[in-house]
Amino acid sequence: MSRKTIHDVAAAAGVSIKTVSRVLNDETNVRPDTRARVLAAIDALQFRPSLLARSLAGNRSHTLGFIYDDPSVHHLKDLQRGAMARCREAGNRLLVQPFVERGAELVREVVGFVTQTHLDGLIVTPPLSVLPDLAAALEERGIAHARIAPGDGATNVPTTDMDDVSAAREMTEHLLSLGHRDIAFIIGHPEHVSAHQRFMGFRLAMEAHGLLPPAGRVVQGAYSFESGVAAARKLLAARPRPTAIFASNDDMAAGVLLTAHDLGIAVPGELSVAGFDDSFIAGTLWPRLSTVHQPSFDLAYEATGQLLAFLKTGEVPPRLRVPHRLVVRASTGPVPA
Amino acid sequence: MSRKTIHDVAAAAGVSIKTVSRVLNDETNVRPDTRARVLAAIDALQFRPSLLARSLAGNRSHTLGFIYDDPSVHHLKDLQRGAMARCREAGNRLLVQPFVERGAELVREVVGFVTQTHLDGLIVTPPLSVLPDLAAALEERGIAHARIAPGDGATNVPTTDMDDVSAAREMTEHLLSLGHRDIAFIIGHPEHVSAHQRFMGFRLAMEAHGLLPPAGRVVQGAYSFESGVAAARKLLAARPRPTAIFASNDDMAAGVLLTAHDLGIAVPGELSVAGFDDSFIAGTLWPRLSTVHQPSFDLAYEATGQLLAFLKTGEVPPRLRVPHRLVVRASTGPVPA
DNA sequence: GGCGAGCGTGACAGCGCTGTCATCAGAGTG
DNA sequence: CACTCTGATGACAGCGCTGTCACGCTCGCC
Repeated sequence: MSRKTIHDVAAAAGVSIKTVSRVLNDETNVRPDTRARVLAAIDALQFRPSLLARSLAGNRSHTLGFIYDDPSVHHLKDLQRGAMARCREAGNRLLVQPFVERGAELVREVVGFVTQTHLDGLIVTPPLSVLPDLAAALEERGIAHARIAPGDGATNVPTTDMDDVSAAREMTEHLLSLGHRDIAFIIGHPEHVSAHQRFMGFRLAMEAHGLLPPAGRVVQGAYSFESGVAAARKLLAARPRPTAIFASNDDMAAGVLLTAHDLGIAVPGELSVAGFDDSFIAGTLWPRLSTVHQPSFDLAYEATGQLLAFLKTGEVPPRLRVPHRLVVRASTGPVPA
Repeated sequence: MSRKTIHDVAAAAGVSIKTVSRVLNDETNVRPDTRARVLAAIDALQFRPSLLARSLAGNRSHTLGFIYDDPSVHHLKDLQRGAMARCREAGNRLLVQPFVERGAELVREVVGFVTQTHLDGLIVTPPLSVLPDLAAALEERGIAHARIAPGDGATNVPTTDMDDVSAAREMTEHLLSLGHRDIAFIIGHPEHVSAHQRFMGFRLAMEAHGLLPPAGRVVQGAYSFESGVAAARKLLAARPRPTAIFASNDDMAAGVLLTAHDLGIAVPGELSVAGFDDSFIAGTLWPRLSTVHQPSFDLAYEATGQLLAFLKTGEVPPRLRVPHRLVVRASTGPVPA
C-alpha cells in the first residue's frame, strides 16, 4: 500500500493541492460543490493527511506534550484521561512522556522533547510543575505550557489546582467532630507541594481547636504504599496509640489499614483511618476508605483547555481552582470510649 | 528562540548539511576530526534534529505505536513501561493511544493513527490483540506489528504471551493441595482470551482430580472490581458456601475479599481467595492476596524487542512465552474442618 | 458602461531533514 | 607512470504538506 498523498486527491478531484488543503483545514472560500468533490475523493481514496508533513509545513503541530514523574498510578491515569479528552475535543493530539531526572538534565531532556517534536505546548504535572528551574527554562524559551498544582505564588502561565489546605482541614475537622483529639498525620513526599499543603491544612484545623500535633504523631512518608506501612508500624507501636491516623494519600492509607489488620487493631472500632485522593484503591479497601475526592480528571481537562485557549488568544487565563469533595466512608468512626 | 537547523550546524562547522546528517545518523565515511568538529558545533548550538523532518525525509519515523483498551490500570502501566523501556534502549519513541471502538470503526481509527503519524510499527495489547478483523486489516496493509497475548493459533507476526492455562491450573492445584474440593471460579471478561484460558486451566486441574465444577459455582465476571463484588455476593449467598473462590484477576479478587469482610466471613479461616495478575493491589489487600505473577513488563518489553528486530531483519521471530510464577500469600489456607 | 471589491482557485516556495548520485583527492597496483 | 579503486564530501531533489501571492472572474454600484 503506497501512501496516498494530497496530490492523489487533487488529481482525483480535478483541483489543485492547495484547494484540497483548504478543504482539509476547513478554510473559507471554497465553493460548496468543489468542497463536496474533494471530500468525495478523500473518501474514495481513504486519504489521511500526514501529520508530520502538516506540522513541518505549518508552524503548528497540533500536538501537546504531557510530562509526568509517576505519582500514584490512579491519579496519573485520571490526569492523562482528562488531558486526552480535552485534546481530542479540540482535534489535537497528546504525547505522554515520563521524566525521572532532575536539575539541568531534566531541563535539557524536556526542552529537547519539545523542540524535537515541534510540540505546541506542554502540560506539566506534579511534581514536575513545582520545579523552579524547569519553569524558568520553559518561560525563557517561550515554550507555552500549563501547570497543574504548582503550589502557591503567582504564575504567568495557565494554571489549575485544587485547595489542598482546605481539603485537609475539612478531613481533620471530620475526625475532630467524631471526637478524636489524638490524631496522627503521615506527610507525603516532600517534593510535592501538596504534601506540605495537606500538612498545613491538618495543622490549621488542629490549632483551631487549640490542639498541637503531639510529638511523635507526625511521621514523614513518601506517598507510597510501603511508606504508609512503615509509618503505621511506627505510629501503632506507641503507647497510648493515636485514635486516628490521617494519611495524606490513599496509597499510604492502604498501608496503614493493612498494618492495623496485621496487628489485630479494629478499624474504625479502635482506630480511624483517613486517606486523600479518592483513587480507585479507596473503594476496594476494607473498610472502605474515608478520603477526599481529588478532581484529577478535571484538573488536567481544564489545564489543557486553558493551554489551548492561551495558544489561540495569547492571553493567560486566571488560575483555576477545581472543587474537591470530602468522601466519608467506613474507615472513620467515633473515638473509642 | 528560533529553531536551530542542520544548516546552522553545517555553517558553524564549515561542512555541508549532508555531513552533519551523516554524523547525526552515525554513518561511516566521515573523518574523525570532521566528526568532532560537527559534534562540537551541535553542542555549541544546542541543536536538536527535528524528528518530524527526519521522519518525513527518511522512510522511518523511529516511532512505535502502543494501542490499548484499558484492562487493569496496573497491568497496563507495566506493559507501557516495558514497551517504553525497550524503545528507549533502541533510540525509538513510543506513542501510546487508547482505542475503545470495535469493528470497522476501530480498524479505521487504528489504520488512520498509523498512517497519519508514519508509525514504523504497532504494539497491540489485549484485548485488541485478539480481534481478528483488526489483525487482518493490519496484515493486509502491511503494517508491522507485534501482538501480546493474542490467544492460541499461529500468527505470522511477532508474538509474546504467557501460559495462562498452566498458571490457572497451578493455582487450582494449590487450592486442591490445601484440601479444598468445593472451589468456585469467577470468569474474566469474555472478550479477553485470557479469561477463557484461565477458566480452562481451572477445569483441567479439577478434572485431573475427578472433580467437576458444581453447578452454580462458576460465575461470569468482567475483570472489574465491581464484577468481583457482584459475583461474590452471588457465590457467598449459597448454602453450603464454597470453601474457596478463585477469581481470575486481582481486581475481582479484591471485590471478593471486600464482600467476604462485609459478610463477616473470615479469610482464609472460612474462605480462601485467590487472584491472578499480581498487580500492585494484590500486596495492599488484607489478607495479602495469593495470586499468579503475570510478567506484564517483560511481555511488552520482549514484544517490542521482537518488533524492532522484525523491522530490521524482516524475519518473524518464534512466539515467545514469558514465564509466570505462583505467588502464595495469606489469602489462601487449609480447607475449614 | 466602467471600475473596484472580493471570491475562488492555483503556482510555487519552503518546512528541516535524508537518499542518491556526482565529485575529487589520494592510495594501491603492475 | 598511468589506471583503478576507495574514502570523504557536497549538490540537489524530494518527503507531503501549508503560507504567500498572483490571477481571473463575477458582482454591485455610481
